[in-house]
Amino acid sequence: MEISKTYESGKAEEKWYAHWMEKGYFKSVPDDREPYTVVIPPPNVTGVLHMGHMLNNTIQDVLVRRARMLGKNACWVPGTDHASIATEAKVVQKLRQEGIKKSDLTRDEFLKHAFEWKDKHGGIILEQLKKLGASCDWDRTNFTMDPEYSESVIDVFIDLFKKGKVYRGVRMVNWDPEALTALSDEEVIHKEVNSKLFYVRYKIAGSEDQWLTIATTRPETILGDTAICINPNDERFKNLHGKQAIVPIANRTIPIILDDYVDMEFGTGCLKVTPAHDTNDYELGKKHGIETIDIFHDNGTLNAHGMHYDGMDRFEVRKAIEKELYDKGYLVKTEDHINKIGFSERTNAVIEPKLSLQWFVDMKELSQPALDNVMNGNIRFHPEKFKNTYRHWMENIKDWCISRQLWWGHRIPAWYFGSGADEFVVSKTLEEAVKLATEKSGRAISADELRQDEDVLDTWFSSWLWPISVFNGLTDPGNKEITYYYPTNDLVTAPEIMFFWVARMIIAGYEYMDELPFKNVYYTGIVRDKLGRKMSKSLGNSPDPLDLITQYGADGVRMGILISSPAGNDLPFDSSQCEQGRNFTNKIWNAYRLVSSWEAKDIEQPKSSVVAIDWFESKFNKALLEINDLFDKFRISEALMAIYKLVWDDFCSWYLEMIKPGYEQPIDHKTLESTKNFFEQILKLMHPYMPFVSEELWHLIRERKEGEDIIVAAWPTVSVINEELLSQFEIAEEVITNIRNVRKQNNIASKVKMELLVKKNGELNTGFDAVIVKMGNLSLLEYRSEKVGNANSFLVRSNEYFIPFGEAVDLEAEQNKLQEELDYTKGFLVSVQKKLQNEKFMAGAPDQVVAMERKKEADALEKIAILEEKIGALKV
RNA sequence: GCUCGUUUAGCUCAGUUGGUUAGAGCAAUUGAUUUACAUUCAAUAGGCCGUAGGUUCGAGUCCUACAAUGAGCACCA
Repeated sequence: MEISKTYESGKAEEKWYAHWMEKGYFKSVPDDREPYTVVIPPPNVTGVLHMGHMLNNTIQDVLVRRARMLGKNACWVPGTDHASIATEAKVVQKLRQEGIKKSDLTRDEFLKHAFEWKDKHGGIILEQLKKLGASCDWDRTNFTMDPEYSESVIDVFIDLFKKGKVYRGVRMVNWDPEALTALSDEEVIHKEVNSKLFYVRYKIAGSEDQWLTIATTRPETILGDTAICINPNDERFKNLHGKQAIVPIANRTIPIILDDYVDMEFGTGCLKVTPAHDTNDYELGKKHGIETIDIFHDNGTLNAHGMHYDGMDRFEVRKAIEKELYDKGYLVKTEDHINKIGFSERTNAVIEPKLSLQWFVDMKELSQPALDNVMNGNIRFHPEKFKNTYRHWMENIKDWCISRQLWWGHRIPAWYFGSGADEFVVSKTLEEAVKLATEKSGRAISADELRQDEDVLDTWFSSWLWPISVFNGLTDPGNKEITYYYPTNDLVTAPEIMFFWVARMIIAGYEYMDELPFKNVYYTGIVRDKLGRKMSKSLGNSPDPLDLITQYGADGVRMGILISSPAGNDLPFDSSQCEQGRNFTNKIWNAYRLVSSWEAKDIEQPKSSVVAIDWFESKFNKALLEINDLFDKFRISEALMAIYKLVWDDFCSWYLEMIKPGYEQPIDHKTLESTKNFFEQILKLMHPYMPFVSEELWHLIRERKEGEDIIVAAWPTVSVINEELLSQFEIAEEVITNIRNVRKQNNIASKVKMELLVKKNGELNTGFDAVIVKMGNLSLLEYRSEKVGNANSFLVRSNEYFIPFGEAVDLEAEQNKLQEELDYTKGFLVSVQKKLQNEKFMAGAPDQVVAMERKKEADALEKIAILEEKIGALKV
């Protein structure tokens, strides 16, 4: 059968993914094996696959596939989260295009549209993961708004309410005027922007022409001013103590208050106080009992307090009021100013601090075990440096605003029976609410009188239960699955969501399972383009992952992503890395073509093959030991590099060349059999990274019975490592490299056979001679007791090698080469001798180190003697 | 502003408790090729280990300061 010259990824990928699915290899059910559990960081239902997902999920798949081969019961749970704000925005936008306004729909009608949208688009990303080869147990696919999952979210809300950890209160929240909802602090991104500082003068009440000047970045909030604040120690303004000022335009008289919060250095030293629209002003207002005037509608336009600006957008008003202030002589000057402004993570709208009644989680006590167990190493972070960031956040944790003024999500199970702040109950069902409300109010309350809270919960308030609720650990506590799979093993995620998600999962884990949710957290970096910019849809600098897969094959892309992706560091991505990956799949494919072309006959096994097999066995085992260790340390990309070198350099470039029979010559049975065994072993090591090509070749290299697939083959175990043999090979390798150099320097074609004569000065094992003859294409390898004249020569570990000159030879070049080596060795000797002559070194260094230096000295001296002799000989 | 990282070859990174004159992959350069693979092979070159001090017999590694850079947190209108 003619085998294609290159590996054809597309066909193999389709075939083997279907095969794995059909055989149910991704499926996991509890049994008596050790479980290995990973829960996917659930992507948004609105999302499409991007490079960040590719990186993240490739790593998870590598871990899961290796665990499966290690004989563990591997379970990778996939799923999506409902992404309240993003999804609701998408659905609203889609409806708008169809001419439907959200405000014209009832809640139920809207949710019907939203679920339709979710069913149609919500699974796209999971389908795309299949193309990558992700070995998730798809039967376990979860969604944060699945009925049972939702139940657990509501239960947790009620439970925390009962424990007094969830409360309702008026607070200054981050208001997103576009999404019309409150946000948690974590959802606000502060960015530096160029703005203006407006200097505005306020008349002192009761004076004819006395003024004070404030500086503000937000002149539109002047209409909401209810005080002016100055520092009591500010000598400049002693005359203002006890006075009042008149707000421009509004003509309202407001008090001048004293507080050392005011920085005398900044601006003018006079601060206007707008308690409704600034967090610090709010605190000041509370402290001094100042009136609060809210001048904004929820959508960021001004309300009736905005007077003639009623209905106009806040940024329009800023421009208009600047003009009005100027025209009326209030505006003293404006200055350019850089400050930081909060933006909504989801809608990018400028956040408006706003007073409102919201639900909060009291985090202080809840978070304590989550902090302790990361710091003491019960939960391990990779890389460890993220522990610092984590600790910093956890030690300064604030209460979590969990209500969102949206419809898409888990509706808050609070029921109101009056307008008083305390006239509500929290319960799972309406019936229960009726009962509780009746008890609480002391009067009979009917179902009709109860209004359920309109708001839904923050999406993270559901995803923090992910490792528990995907196994129904809360709705069906102690069930077989949660007992078996929880705690999960490894979580792979981005550092960006350490607080949003990781910290909160740990909190929920300890609160509800009394145990950690996962043992290891592996933080991936950000995927960046060549210019170092984060890859993003808005920049358009991200390649389409599916195009990459078509172009380079899933295996090639997987390798391209992982080859330069150390944990926690950013991944500077370039598609040339995928090219390297594709080349690697092709390399192993062609190695197979070579092996498959050999015909085995009953012939004697060459000596070179015997030694090659012994050597590779040790080499393989040594590499395996290292690779296992790298995996244990989560050094995923270094493990890949070690596998890459083992396969390409050691197996293909050295081993196969050593045992390769002559052109169209047969091979002996023993060598072929060993080679096929080695081939199987390296395919196994490759499998977690390159599942498709390894499965394809696994089936080509030998006939397989039903169920003998590499995906479930046993990961190799470490056996013999003959260090002595490995170091002998290193000598042989050096000899062969030297022979190649002689050829190159003298322009001797590699097919021309040469002679090699050796003068043995020290210990030399001849075990690899047959290999040297073969790899060096020698006609002769002989030992001599005397130097050989008229020859190219080189030195390996104090033994001298001679290749007799065939014809013309560059004597000068030969001499230069020797001189260079001599200079280096002399320099080396000096540095060693310096140490040995240093009394302090001799006194301070351990014996072992001194002995090593002595040996170095002796070796260098011997080498120098030989080199000098050789140079002398050449000159004659 | 505070906290924590990072800084080693053109690029991306290793470099263990301080102990050979610092390594890898990619890129570069030179050469090879009717024999598994030009998606190949062989070889070569490339480093004041961010800067300045200090500790030590000995520092890429430990300490101090500074610089550059990144992340997190907090923000002054």
